[in-house]
This record gives sequence, structure tokens and C-alpha cells, in this order.
Amino acid sequence: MKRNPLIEQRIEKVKELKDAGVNPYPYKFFKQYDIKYLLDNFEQFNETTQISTAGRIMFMRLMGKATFMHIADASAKMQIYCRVNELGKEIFEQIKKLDIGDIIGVTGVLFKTHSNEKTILVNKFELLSKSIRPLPEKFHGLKDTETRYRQRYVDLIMNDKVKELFYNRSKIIETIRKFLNSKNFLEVETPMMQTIPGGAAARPFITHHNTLDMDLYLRIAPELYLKRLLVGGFEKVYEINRNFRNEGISTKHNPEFTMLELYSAYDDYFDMMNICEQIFHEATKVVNNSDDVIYQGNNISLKPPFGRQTYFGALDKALNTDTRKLSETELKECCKKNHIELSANMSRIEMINELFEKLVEPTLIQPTFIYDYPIELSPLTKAHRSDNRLVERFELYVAATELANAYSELNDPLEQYNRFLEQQKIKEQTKTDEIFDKIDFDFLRALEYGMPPAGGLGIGIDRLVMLLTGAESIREVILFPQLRYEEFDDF
RNA sequence: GGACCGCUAGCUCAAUGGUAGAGCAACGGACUCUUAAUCCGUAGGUUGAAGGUUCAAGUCCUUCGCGGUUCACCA
Repeated sequence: MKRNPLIEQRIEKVKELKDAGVNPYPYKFFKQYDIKYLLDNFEQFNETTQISTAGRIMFMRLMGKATFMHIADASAKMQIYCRVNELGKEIFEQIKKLDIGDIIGVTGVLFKTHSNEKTILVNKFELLSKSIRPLPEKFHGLKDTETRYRQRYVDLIMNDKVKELFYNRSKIIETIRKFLNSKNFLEVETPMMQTIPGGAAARPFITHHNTLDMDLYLRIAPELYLKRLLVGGFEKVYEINRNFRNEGISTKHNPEFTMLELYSAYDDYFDMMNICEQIFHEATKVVNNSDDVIYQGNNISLKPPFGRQTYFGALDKALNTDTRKLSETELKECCKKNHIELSANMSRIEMINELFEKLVEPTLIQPTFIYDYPIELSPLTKAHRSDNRLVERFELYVAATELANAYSELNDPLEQYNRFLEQQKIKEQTKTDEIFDKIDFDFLRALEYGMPPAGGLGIGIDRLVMLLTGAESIREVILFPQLRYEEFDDF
């Protein structure tokens, strides 16, 4: 138990308050107005109208018999003015004992200072919560990334831009919901804990249910459950929720991340392109009030229609050849030329994909749908209607990052079974975890009842928020990003 | 997991291998229109941790911890 002396001082103050019969943590305060409302509607109040509001003290400028403070609430911050004339000596002394960080309620009238700043002249105040831990410095704020992520609450107190970002995140998701609801999509919730983690290829987190005595997996995707709902007769469904992938952490990856997945019966992947474009466009209009967004120095236009290139069209252009006609040796040479490390028994398709990631992805700055993927990469996608080496799939790239993924969904149960078996074979060869080998037979059974033709679309919400808010790291758009366990030795 | 960078007072930052400092915050005092208020004074440190080299280590070396960037992984 070694406490910071600054905290010890404040704990002393709390004791003094309690001894004087003041509850430093009272139950209720009638907060009549948000601060932003007072600022925006300043003119409607005259200098005798009593108003009340509440907030956290962020600045204090104490003088002998008068004090200016800034208090901040969720909406804005505002100056308050306390004067011994209005409050009397005793109350004014109490005001002087307040600390930066304390949450107070104030009652008073509005006026403008000589420098024209909208201010509350306080005639009554109440301590609503005593802060015993000092806030960061008022001018430079909190900069340390580790503290910002670990103690997001302090980050939010100190950095208005962070608060604004999370308001925008909420607005983006709200916009998506409104848009989809207006198109008759039904929002649903499907299991986070699954017995067979499917719908993507990623290592899952494992947990255990005691009563059932069985292992469960946190979902890596909701896909297979949402498709079951198409079988059940819902024609347009979506889910915005967390996926969990037990993979590396980076500026673009958090172990739990938010995904929008939607499915629309009787549509194909081209329809998904349209919906995808509209969602991106609506969201950027709401957040940035514009069709454009500046991301990492690039001016990016999110006005539909987005660019469209086929997977091999883009790759052939980059390589200046017909990639599919290259022999295995030629492919290997091509990889070497482009500084791609070749691991032992790398398949053709793996080399092709490496080339794509290395040569094409970094060039995709403006929104671009890359479509018609090689069939080997997509076990849940319908084969291309006119080329059986391809599937009807697209990924949306913006700023060299994958932001969305969509298919004409495979609904042929026999074909789906074969594709699962193919995947199983590949997994066996590459010797990844055995859990991937499990085939979801209930999903196949559902398909056997008949799933309507459908388009499906997934959008990485965190990455969309990054794009629209200019965030360089996914941790900036997740309130509490995953960090290592922190040891406490000062409590 | 690899490479590189960082970790100094509550916060933001200084300190050629040679006595650990400043601003803000805190504490005491002055001040009834301040705006990062001002003025006078006081206190505050196991320099992320543990070893090592050295007459001498915040600084150099090793290991470890935490964070960041990047690569790998993530079809």
C-alpha cells in the first residue's frame, strides 16, 4: 500500500468533508440543462433566469475573492464564475477547496464577461463527486498511448477528439442500422458461443461450459447461422456484433472486432456491391458531411460507383501477363522477382495470392471492388456463372485495406459438402489445428431444406470507422483495445 | 514470434559516462473579469525491474517487463 501523496491529500479532504457533515458522493442532482444547450441558446436566458447544470472541473483560476473555472459535461465545456459577493464568505471558502477533476452541480444565471465569453455566475453549488486522483496536465493533456488505451476514461476526460471519434463511431453504426432497416432488413442476434466455429478460417478462442461439460468456441463469424435464417424464411437479415479471432494483434487487427454481416435473398454479389457502396456513402455523409474523406494523406472519394476490377484482371495488369497461363516454374520466378519468400510446397494459388497481396493491394487506394476470386480461396461461395475456376466473390479495398467481403452465397448442399471436404483435405496437409476439420453438418442439413439464392456482405465496422475518422490504428476506434495484463503495486 | 524505437515527478518533457531539472498539477501566501491567469514561497524521484562494466551509470552491456511501429501469422 504505497499511495501517491497527491492522492493521500485528497483522501484527507474527503475525510474533512465527511467530518463536516458533507457527503462528497451524494445521490442526485437536478441537472436542468446540458452545457451545450446553454451555450447554443444563450440568448433565450436573461440575467435573472436561474439555471442549473453539472460537470467536471477542468480548469481553475483562483483569485482572492473570485474564481473562474471551466466545467465540462458530455456535450461541451463552459466557464463558471464564483464571487464572494454572490456566495458569501463561507461558501466561497468551500469553492476554493475544490479540485480539478471534481464533479459539481451549479445553479446561477448566464452572463457574458468583458471578453464576451458566455459564463455562469454561480449563486449555489454542490459537490457531486470528489475526485481523489489527479488529472493529467491541462495544456498538453494525456499523450502516452499506453495510458490512453489502458485508462480510456482518462483519455476521454482529457481529449475531446477522442470523445468525438466515439460519438462518430456510434453515428456510423446508427446510420447503417437506419439504412438497412429502411430496406426491410431484419436485425438478428445469433450465437457468439458456437460448438463448431465456421464461416471463416481463423483460430478461435476456446471456452468451456460446465453444466453441459463441453467446449465452446467464440465465433469467428456469424455466417453459417445467418444463412440458416435464410433457410427459415427471413429474406433480409443482418447482424452487427463482435467476432473473435485468436490471431496476431496489429494496427488493423484486434482479437475481438465488430462486423456487419447481411444476407439478402434473391440477390447476387453485384447487388451486394450496390448496397456496400450505399452504406459507405451514407456513413461518410453523416460523419464528414461530404462524399470525400482524407485518409493517410489521400483524398478518397466514397461517392458511388466505386472502381471495379476482376481479381485476375488487376493481377494480370500488374504482372503484364496472363497469370493463369504461367507454369509453376514461371510463377516461382515471378515471386522471386518480387521478393516474395517461397515456403516449401507452396501451391499455385498461394503463390498467386501472394503476388496479388504484394503487387495489387498496395495500389488500391480509391474504393475498388476486386471481384471473381479463384475458387480455391472461397469455400462458401457460388461458382462463377460463366467460369468454373472462379467464384462470385468480391472484396472492397480502400486505402490498401480490405474493408468488405461479399459473395453470391453457395446454396447447393451437395456442392457445399464437397467444398467442406476439400477444405478439410487442405487443412490436413497444412496441419493446422484439428478443430478446423469439423464439418458443420447441421448447416448442411439446413441447406438441404433449400436456401434461396442470396447475396451476402460483410463489412469490418472498426476499419470503416478508421477510414471515416482518419484513425491510423484500430485501437483508436475501439474503446478498450486488448492489452496485456497490468500489474498493480500501488494500491 | 523476429527486427527496430520508447519507458525519467501525477502529466508533458529536459539532462557529453561526472551533484537528476523545468513547466503544469499539488501545498502555503497575495490578488473581485480570469482565459495555458499572474506574482512570492514550499514540497515532490528506487530514472520500468534485476544483474553487469566503470573511480563514477538516467546515459554503456545482458536478461526480463510493458507499450509503439513493422514483418510474420491472419485463405
